[in-house]
Amino acid sequence: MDMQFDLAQSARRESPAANSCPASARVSACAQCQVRSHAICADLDGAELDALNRTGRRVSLRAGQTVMWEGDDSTIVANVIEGTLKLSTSTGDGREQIVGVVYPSDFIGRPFGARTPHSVTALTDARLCLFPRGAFDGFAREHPQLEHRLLQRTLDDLDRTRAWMLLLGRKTAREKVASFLIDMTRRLDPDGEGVQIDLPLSRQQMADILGLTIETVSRQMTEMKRLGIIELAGRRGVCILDEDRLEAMAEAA
Amino acid sequence: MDMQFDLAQSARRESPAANSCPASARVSACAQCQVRSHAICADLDGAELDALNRTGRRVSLRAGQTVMWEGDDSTIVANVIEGTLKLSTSTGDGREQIVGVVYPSDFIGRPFGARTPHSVTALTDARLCLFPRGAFDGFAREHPQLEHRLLQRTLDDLDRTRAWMLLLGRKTAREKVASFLIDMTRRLDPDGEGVQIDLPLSRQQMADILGLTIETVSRQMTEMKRLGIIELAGRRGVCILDEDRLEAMAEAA
DNA sequence: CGCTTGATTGATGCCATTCAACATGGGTGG
DNA sequence: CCACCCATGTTGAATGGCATCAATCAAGCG
Repeated sequence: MDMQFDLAQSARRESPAANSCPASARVSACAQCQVRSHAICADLDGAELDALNRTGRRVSLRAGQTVMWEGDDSTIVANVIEGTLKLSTSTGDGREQIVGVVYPSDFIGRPFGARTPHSVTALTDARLCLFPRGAFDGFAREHPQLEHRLLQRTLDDLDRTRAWMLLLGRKTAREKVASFLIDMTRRLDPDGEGVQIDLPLSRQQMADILGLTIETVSRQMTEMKRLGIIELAGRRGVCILDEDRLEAMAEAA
Repeated sequence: MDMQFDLAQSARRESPAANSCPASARVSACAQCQVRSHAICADLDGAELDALNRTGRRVSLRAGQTVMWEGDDSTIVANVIEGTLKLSTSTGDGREQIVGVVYPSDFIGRPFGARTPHSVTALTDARLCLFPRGAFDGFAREHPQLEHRLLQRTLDDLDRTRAWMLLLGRKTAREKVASFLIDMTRRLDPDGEGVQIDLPLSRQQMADILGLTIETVSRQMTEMKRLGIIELAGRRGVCILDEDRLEAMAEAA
């Protein structure tokens, strides 16, 4: 088990006095925000940002910390400013499935619903822009631009999630690992072949994403290395040597 | 392969003259609508319904007909009025995965996006309330109530889809079939134990939902019958005899 | 009736899991 | 800086669950 803390107790609030800052200072928090242009708040103007900001706060997380738990009351939502987090569910007897991985500018939490449908845990150190759900829901209902952004994001998430179901239900271990590597390198290094990338995930986490065991993931990776398709460097480093063969491997054994 | 037709050619438009009806007649199409109170148009007033209705039309489908194809341009969206349809994707070599099943009052199609992410095929005869995507997108952007409904529906879909990923990635064949039967009976007959229900799906379709083969589904079902947990009647009939044991079977082997 | 389609049952093999031993490497304290 | 340690990852052998291939059965239908 990961070391996991209750957010309210252990998450370090970055600006404890944020709520009492002058409006200009609060707005500037958004003005500096690295992800705002891609996040759901992109279309809001200064006054709106100010109003939304008044209800939220920035929060830092350490790798391994869980922000919300599957089944809990849905009390908070957030934008990811920095870092990578996993969304996961598990069976009664402890088998876990990662149902999503989120990156900076992504939105987490369950607006307009009473229950948190899955746990959210930081894979790396991370920073969030956090809002109480009730306040966010109210604000969103009054700002169609924001709801529209949220809708588009949710529709994209749904498409990606459904595409992943094909992998989980119908692909072999080899196809799964190949698909994962392609997906990952595209996200982390959109234009590099032959360049080494650092996976933000352990073998266990890869296994939980792909619906496999650690050992199977490991075996598939070393087999691909043996075939000269990838190169492995340390625990997290991977280098795609032959993207074409990897792609072929992802779709038809 | 199913018998599949191009919608534009073969779908029977129910009211060919709908677009030229007086407004009152068009509104009454909605006034009579059996699913409106549960569909995304529930919150619209008479004039709004009229405006939306002007862009749409009612369409009937036969079981097996495909309404849209994975990868096609996204040109239409629709409400399901009657019947059951499947959403599916497949690999290059023909393995299929059903990524969703929709019922009356559900919404299908990909608004605000250029591509259809999965095929939509009628499992039973069905009726749709169909809109061109462009017109629908425009109307939705001008009616936040509608977008809000659509957002809630999409959020629910995403939750359900992610829950299904746990089944696909981590459950055994027996757990999968048990989970499916519970899910299905809850939907079709919310309060009946010991009552026979008619599955709207063939074994092949069950297999495509669960990420299994026909034979495995069949074996699991007969094994459950042998254990006295269910009773089988003909091809589609199932009767839950011991809901508690079935539930236990769904979560921990 | 024979034909067709869908479902069940059986026999066999393979792939992924399981259990276990071993390697590696990142971190810590002496 | 090295020795040690623990977590993480790799490798091996054996088992078993699900797929595959194939035959049989059961319905519906001309």
